Amino acid sequence: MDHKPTYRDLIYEIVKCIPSGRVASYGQIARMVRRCTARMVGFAMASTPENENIPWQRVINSQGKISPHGAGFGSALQRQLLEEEGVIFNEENIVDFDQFGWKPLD
DNA sequence: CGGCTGACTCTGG
DNA sequence: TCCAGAGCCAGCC
Repeated sequence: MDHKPTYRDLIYEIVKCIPSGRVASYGQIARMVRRCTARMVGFAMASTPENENIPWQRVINSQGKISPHGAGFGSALQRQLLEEEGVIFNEENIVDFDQFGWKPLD
């Protein structure tokens, strides 16, 4: 916490604001933080400390799908966690943003 | 101090 | 409609 908060920390704060059962896209987060791009959001998610309670699972790509981050099973876990929260995936493994898309006003 | 990398997004063909 | 390439910026080596 600290004296030198990086953009990653700002992204974490926003991600932690996402309520359960809701999802947001990388671009959505990136646009909330100035000077931040979608890639940085993904990189920040990759560095999410397990100590913190960051719902990184609620962050997906603009297509409403989960991106394969390395091994692959990680995305499977992410999808399971979202389903536990009530998020529904269709046959294409896509989440309907119109239903589960998070909005700052929500 | 310089260069490479990354869980993305957008536009063109 | 699907595939491919370029852009973006902070963090790390």
